[in-house]
Amino acid sequence: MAANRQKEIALAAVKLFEQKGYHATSVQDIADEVGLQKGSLYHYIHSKEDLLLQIAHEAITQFNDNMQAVLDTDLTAPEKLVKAVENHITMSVSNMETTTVLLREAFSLGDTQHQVIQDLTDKYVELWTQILEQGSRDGQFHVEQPKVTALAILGACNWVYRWYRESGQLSPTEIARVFSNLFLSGLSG
Amino acid sequence: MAANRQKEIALAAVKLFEQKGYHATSVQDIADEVGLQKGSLYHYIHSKEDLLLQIAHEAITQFNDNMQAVLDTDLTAPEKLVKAVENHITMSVSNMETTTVLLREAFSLGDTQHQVIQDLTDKYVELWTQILEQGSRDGQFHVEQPKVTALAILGACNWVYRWYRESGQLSPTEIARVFSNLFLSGLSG
Amino acid sequence: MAANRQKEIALAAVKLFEQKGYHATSVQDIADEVGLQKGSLYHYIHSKEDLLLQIAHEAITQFNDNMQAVLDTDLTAPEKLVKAVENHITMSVSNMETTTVLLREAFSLGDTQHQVIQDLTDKYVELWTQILEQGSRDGQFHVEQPKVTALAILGACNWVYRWYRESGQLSPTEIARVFSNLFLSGLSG
Amino acid sequence: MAANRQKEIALAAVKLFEQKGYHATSVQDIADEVGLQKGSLYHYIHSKEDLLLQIAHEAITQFNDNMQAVLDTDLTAPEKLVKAVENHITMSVSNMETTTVLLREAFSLGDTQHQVIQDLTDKYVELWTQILEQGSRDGQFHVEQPKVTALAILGACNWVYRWYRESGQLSPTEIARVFSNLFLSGLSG
DNA sequence: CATGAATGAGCCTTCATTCAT
DNA sequence: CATGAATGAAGGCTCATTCAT
Repeated sequence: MAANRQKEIALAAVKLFEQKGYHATSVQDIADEVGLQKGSLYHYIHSKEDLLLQIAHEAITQFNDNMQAVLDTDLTAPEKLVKAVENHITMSVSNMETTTVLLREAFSLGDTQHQVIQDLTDKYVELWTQILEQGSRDGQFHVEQPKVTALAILGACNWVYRWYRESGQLSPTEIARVFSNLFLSGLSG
Repeated sequence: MAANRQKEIALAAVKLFEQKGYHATSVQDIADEVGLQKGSLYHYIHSKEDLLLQIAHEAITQFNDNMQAVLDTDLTAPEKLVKAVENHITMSVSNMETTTVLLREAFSLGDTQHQVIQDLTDKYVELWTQILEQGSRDGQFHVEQPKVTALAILGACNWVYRWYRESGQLSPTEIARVFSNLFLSGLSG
Repeated sequence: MAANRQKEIALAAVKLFEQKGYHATSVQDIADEVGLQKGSLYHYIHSKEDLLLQIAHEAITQFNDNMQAVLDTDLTAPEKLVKAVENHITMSVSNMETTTVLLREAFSLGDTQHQVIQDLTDKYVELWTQILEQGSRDGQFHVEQPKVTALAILGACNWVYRWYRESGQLSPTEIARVFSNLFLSGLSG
Repeated sequence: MAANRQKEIALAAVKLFEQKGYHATSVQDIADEVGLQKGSLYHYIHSKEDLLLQIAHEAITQFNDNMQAVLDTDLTAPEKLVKAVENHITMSVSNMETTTVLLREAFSLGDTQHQVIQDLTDKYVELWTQILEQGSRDGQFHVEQPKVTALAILGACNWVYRWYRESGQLSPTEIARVFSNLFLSGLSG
């Protein structure tokens, strides 16, 4: 019943938001995609903006949950970092549309709603930072600026949605390994 | 002739596009900002989209030019990388509005116009890649995947506009050094 | 059958029409008020407009019935007038919501339906006029224009719903006496 | 230029609001009436509601101004009352559409905007009350409840828009005289 | 060069009503 | 009797762009 349609609508929205962007996607477009009248959509959504918020919220929450799971293990910091990078890139790529909407379109939210996403994003950065801090405590990482370093690593990972193509030579896992190597050993290593 | 006005309009547009986003900025907003009437703007611009294109074009061109200048030196690859990172971050930060518009709003361009920016962006990636390849050739870098590695580094740098605040603890130069250290020596270094 | 439900719905509608106005009240609002779904309402009503018509019809009918009852007595004209004024004001105030809907919202009816109410309203005016004519015949009133005079008196009474507040100093009965005095003796009296 | 169109639009709106009611009048209707596109109207108005507010505001202001002018004379209270009644009815009738919109549609305004009109209306009642109070002080009126009495008189006058027809037998001035007689001398007088 | 009136397409959203289940 | 999904028309409003003056 409703739940199916709701999912269907969210999927249609993600697809269109990714393809055309949030602003260039009309409610009509979404309705057409699911085979409903424009007005009928409003049985399932509060507003177009709310649809975007839900999509972005679910996406960033999943990133956060996955990251928390990594932190909850008793792996070493380098192991956690490798895992985190792999998780992030794998998730990004296998939910490319959602990730793109999260990273590219969330800014289109109104201030209040955008802040919700921003807060969760800040949390995500914080989790990455914790790995670096653990590594620093354990003497395995030399990090003077864990926060900024985390932002560098996360930035690299978040940029993947901008250039990854399925047709590329490397699999997500391979890309993750290249990234991990870079972060762990550097170019000179 | 009124090259001044044209510049003034572009500056107003950059400011507004950065603050509110391209779609949320109306031509009226821009006109208000420069003290003209909406209609009068069209003596100076072809269209709102064209304005965005020009802004993005100028921005990416400047990044490219700067990068080319680095490549044209006879510094070693590590030295070039350090320079490139510093240039990129310094430029990003000192032209924050423009950089934000380039990186966040260019997608709002129509396909044809977006491709213009995309091509220049691809070129930019290529230039970064060349540094890595030089380092590889010279035996100073261990890079198996120069293109992907370049994308990692560039991604990290391009993400800066998302979190940099003037009120932060580190100056752009210091941030650049943290980044360079990470890329050259890695966390374990 | 569900005459209860029908009454309940009418009461909900009156309340909402009075509070928000007919147009600003949605069928959903009414459904919410009675704890049904929008669609279920239509087992009890023909249309939103019909609901309004019924409310207004019942209201004006009650005014008319009450007035007829006064006319059917063998009171003198002045006595009848006093009684009519008191009845009208008392009824207005004790059914404030209904009266408000009748007097303020009936115009929202379509032409045909509005005419139904208008005819009953004209009848009501006619009944008031009869009192004045009786008084004129009996030599107790000096009225040259019974119809217009009736409209003056009725206007004064119909306006009460606009300003009466329960928190006011005068009771409906007291207000009615002030009104009657004015109509019978005038300011100079 | 603008001023003409603005007036023209206001006139069209008044006409349509009176004929069909505020809610039943669409912006399209108004645009059609003045021969403009729907969107073009917004060069001249802020919103449909604002249009209504302006109309109502101008109407009640004119009533107030006229009343104030009467109060500023040094006529006796009865003379002032006669003048006030005549002014009110004459104005009502000669600006029937505007008066109708003021008295029938102002409730459609949002709370804030409605309050603006309500405040001015309260002021109007106050001015009528002052006449009665003057008459009371001067010993020409016997009024125990000047406020309620004023509301009775004003109610009678405000009701005129509901029944007056140009085709009727009495001119506005004659109607005013019937009303004044009633208020001054009463039916028994 | 500047204006501002006008366009016309499009946008998001609401809503009374119907109907299969 | 009750639901709630679906409709489809309409509504108010915004906006990039054009053009006569």
